[in-house]
Amino acid sequence: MTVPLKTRILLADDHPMVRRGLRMVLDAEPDLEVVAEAGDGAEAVELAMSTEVDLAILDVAMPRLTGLQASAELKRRRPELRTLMLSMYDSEQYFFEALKAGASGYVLKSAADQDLVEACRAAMRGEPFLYPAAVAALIRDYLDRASRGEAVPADPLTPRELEVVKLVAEGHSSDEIAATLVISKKTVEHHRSHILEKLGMRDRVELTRYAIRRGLVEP
Amino acid sequence: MTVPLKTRILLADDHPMVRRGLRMVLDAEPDLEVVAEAGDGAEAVELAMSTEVDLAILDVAMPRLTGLQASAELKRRRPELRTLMLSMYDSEQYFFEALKAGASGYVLKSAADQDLVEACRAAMRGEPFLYPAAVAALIRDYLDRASRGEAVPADPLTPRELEVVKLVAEGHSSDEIAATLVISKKTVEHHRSHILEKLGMRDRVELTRYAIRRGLVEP
DNA sequence: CCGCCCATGGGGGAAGACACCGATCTTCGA
DNA sequence: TCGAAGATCGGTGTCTTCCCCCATGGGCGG
Repeated sequence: MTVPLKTRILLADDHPMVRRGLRMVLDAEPDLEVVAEAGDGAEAVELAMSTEVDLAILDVAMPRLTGLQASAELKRRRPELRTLMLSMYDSEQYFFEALKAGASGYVLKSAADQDLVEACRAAMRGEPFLYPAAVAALIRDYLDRASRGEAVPADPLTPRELEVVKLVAEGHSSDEIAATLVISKKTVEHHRSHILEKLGMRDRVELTRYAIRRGLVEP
Repeated sequence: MTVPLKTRILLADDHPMVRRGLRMVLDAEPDLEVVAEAGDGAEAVELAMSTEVDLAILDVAMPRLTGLQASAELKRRRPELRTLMLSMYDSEQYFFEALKAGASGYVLKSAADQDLVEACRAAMRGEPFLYPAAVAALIRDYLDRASRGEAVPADPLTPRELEVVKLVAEGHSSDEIAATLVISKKTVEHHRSHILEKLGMRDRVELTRYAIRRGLVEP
């Protein structure tokens, strides 16, 4: 008898208990098989490069490298590898970032577990994107814009700005951040202002929640 | 043949995917059986009152009622029901709050899945507490203090202060909070100051992360 | 080459956050 | 009944945040 070819999956999430649960869900399917597990983004990249895997399922928020960063890195180094982003949050921004990072799907942890299984199959069939119902409208917008040749919404923040966001969300004052980055307090404040304007936020509290959602800092 | 009596478990977590994973882990054990699932704290309380369950596993951070609130409520209404707290964070404060809420165990999502199974069994055997290794020292402190008749560290914040924390972490200014709670701005600022002092924090950013860890607000 | 974005730096000022001081009133348990 | 704790409100003052304005230099694409 022939053994059906299973999709070999790399599962990356920083919570072993969650990982184990997802693994059981996936392994229960005849066509799916988890062959590797990673606890952070960097480990995920290493394992994906050294192991025979067809699909990487990455949690958005992970230590060292976030899922988005890991996905972008993997797309660069192994373009044929499919990736699925797994997220706690139904956020337009991450969704587009996931698209940009080359992910083949974006699945919410608040979705039914069967949705993840379907997302895996869709990704392996080469279907461009399986998405939660809540962001269906975003997809249409995206496709519209893409068909008109408009730019894909990129990460609105520059690398330097991301550093500032991280430090702000860790509770540091402008003075401390200036000292850390070895720039003037004025520059820090300029960055912070610019960031708030870009994101449509008004203060460090909203920015903190944004940083946590993005996995830039731990709560 | 006799059917061994299984521990009937209520599983409460706001992420269906996580819930499903935990369910598979638990149902794989011969002596454990998940008989009900809840997506928030209030639903968990309702189900625990209307269903024959022996043990409730509650995620700390859930909508409507947090796991800690739900546990306290259940202890009041069904003292014989055992509860296990499930948390993303290895925090001394929650740990003690879980104790105070009458939980029989505190398990981290970053622990191995088998730890959860062991925690279930320990809870049903009536053992006082199964704990992650990281908080073992805290347990000793706690037992020491308890044996000397000292007060169990309670929730440091009053109900009113919790309201303020929630609103602060949602990004509202003192003026807005004052308007919401129909008190003066001065009182809001007094509460906030008092909260920061109690928790040993310096500003709204740290307070925001605290509120998220406690499940008072969504990131 | 010129405009645009990024990163850097600064002045000034309004508003908010935060600390420290004071107070009254209620509730609740010892 | 007395004290402790919570909730309420006020003044004063300092520091930070946040928003305007400004400028310079480097890189990059049209």
